[in-house]
Parts: sequence; structure tokens; C-alpha cells
Amino acid sequence: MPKRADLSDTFCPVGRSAELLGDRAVLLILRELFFGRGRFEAIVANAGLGPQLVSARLKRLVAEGVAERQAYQDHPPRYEYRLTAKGRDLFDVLYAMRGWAERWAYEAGETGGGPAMRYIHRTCGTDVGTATVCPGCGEVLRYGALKGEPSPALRAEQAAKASAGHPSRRREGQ
Amino acid sequence: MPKRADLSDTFCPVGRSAELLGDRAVLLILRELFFGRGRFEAIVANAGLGPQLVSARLKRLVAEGVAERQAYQDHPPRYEYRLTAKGRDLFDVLYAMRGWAERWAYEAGETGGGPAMRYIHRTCGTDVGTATVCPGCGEVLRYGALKGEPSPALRAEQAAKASAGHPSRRREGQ
DNA sequence: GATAGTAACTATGATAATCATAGTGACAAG
DNA sequence: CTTGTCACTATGATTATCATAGTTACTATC
Repeated sequence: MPKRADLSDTFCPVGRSAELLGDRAVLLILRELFFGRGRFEAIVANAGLGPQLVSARLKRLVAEGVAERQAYQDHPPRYEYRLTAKGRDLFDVLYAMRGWAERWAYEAGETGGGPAMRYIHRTCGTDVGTATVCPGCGEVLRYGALKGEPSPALRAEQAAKASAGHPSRRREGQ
Repeated sequence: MPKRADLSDTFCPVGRSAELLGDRAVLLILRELFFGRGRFEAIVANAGLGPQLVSARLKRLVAEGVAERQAYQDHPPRYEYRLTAKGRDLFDVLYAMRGWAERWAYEAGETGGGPAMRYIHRTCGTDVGTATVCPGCGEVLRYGALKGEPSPALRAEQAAKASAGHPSRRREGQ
């Protein structure tokens, strides 16, 4: 693509965030970070993206102040990525995306009855469904107060992806 | 780009919506549709995208059931696009994006003091800021109950874009 | 009734982002 | 001293995107 018009100086707030969020890879990487998976290889495996793309997008996320790179050991220097406050504040966006998909993007029964990902309000134990306000206690939902529970099907899919990168980086094509 | 892995059959809801929403053009076109601008030329002008891209994305949005194409006159047949219920339900996502941008994406004073786009709760008249629940009456905010008011700067920007496409499709390069 | 305008697109070629695959450097473990 | 792990970078083929121009069909103006 030729250099597309930059939207980071529009006055429209949707335009500004579209510049960052209007990108499949960014969204998937953010998902991984919200899941607590900050290691490079884990992101590559779970997001299903090439390492080069992940590398480029992580740099962008760090440059934007949405994520930060932190060493978790020296001697082999190893880094992981985590969300900053600015990044954590994107939870509403991802949560809204998940809510929409749960309501519209699955065939009946495809998830085995319930949602693909359940969210439980920690403070009162209620399953919040896709609401923005807890149907049990009426509190406004926020990132820290929610516990995500993937359905069996989703859990299996994640496990398959995570292990696919392990066995000494298999070299059989296909 | 080579054919990237399709995510519409993942079990992860964020992955599924990322397949549609992880695209700058889709987000910008949705913004226009939420603004009530459904005419092709208006979308091209205001979103700042080429007609070919807009054409392709509108087809996708229609195919996904998010938008629909409706004739608003015959004899020259003319069509406009509008959101379906499934599309209108994406409001939460766009609203969350705007909220994040209002909080993080502007330099101090860049918008002239207030937010770039104000939202007023129709039922009680309160300026809701970037909240998901009305700070005035406590009601959960939804698309129909909100009235958007662009700031003077944003309004000027939109007017400039809308008129740029008019004068008989100017042909001076630049 | 010829010219100009409006609206919704489609056609074309240059440019650049993305993918799959392989490779690198630094260290640890067997 | 070979194998393994982790966080990346390098390469080349493929394809989406952009800018620009063209098409079709009808209306409005001169």
C-alpha cells in the first residue's frame, strides 16, 4: 500500500483510534496481552501471526505508549510485553467487540450452549453475559473486576495453538 | 498480502470480530454510517478513502449483514447504505474507541478545552463525557438515546472534507 | 439538443504491507 | 558439544491499497 493518509491528526476521535485499532494484528496482540500472555513466542503462536509482524506491531504499541517492554530475566536477556494504563484502558473496546461477536457471530449451538467466553464479576460472582453493567449488583464493569472463563471448545483451541510451537519447532511442512 | 488465516471460525469472539473490525476502512465507513451519511460519494469524501476501497468494503459489510443497500430513488437508480440491527449493535465498539481516544489521544488543549465530540443523553440532557452509564440519570447508554455534537474544530474539518468533493470533481492535481 | 453536472461505481498501474520460511545470537541443559 | 529455548531479523513471492482516470445513466441548464 502506498502511504495512506495519516489519521492521527484528525479531530475525530474514532479516526484517531482507528489508526491504531484498525489493524487485525494489533487487535490480536492486544487480546493476548489482556490474556496475560506477554512473551513473544506465545503471542506469535496464539495470535497465529508471523514473528516479523508481531515484532513490528509490538514496536508500534510500545511507541504509542500502549504496551511496555520489560526484562523478566538477564543472562539470556529475555523480555516480555505488558499493557500500560493507556493500554489497559482499551479493555472497553475489546470487551465491546467480544460482546458483539457473542451476540451475532456464532451459529446457534456452535459454542455448546453458552458464550464462547464467560465473564464473572469477581466482587459478586455474577455471570455478566455481554452487559456493560453487572446484572447482579449494578456496578459498572471494569477490567480488573472481571474473570474470563473460556468455554471448553475455546480452551482446547488455545491449547492446540500453544503446543504447536513447542516440539522443537517442527520442520515437517504442513 | 497473501491470504491470511481466516479467523471467522475461531472460537475466540475477539478474533471473530477482529476479522471484520481490524480494518481501518471498515471502521471509518462504519463511523460515516453511524453519522447517518449513507451515500457513496459522501462516504468517499468524508472517510478520505478511494472509491474502490469503499466499494469493496461496503460489499463486505452488506455480505456480513452489518449494512444494507437501499434505493432512495429510481430513474437514475441511486442507492444508499444504512446499518442493520446487527450493524447498529456495533455502536458500543465505536463508542468505546471514541472514549479511549478522547481520554488519551489528544494533546492538552488541542480540542479547545472539551472533548472533540460531545454526547448528550437525550432523555435527561446530561453531557455523558466518555461514560457508559449516564452520570446524570444512571441509565445505560445506547445508540438511539445519544445525540452527538462535534466541536467547532471537528465540524470545520468535516465541512472541508464534504466540500472538497463537490466543485465538479476538480481536476487540478494536488 | 449539446454541454455540463451528479451519483455510483469500475479499471489500471505503482507501491508497499503481509505471509511463509529460514536464519541469527546468546545462553542453558543434557 | 549437540540439542533446545527465546526473541527476534532477513528474504522473496504474493496481494491489498492508493491515486487517478474512466464509465454509465440520467437530469438540469444554456
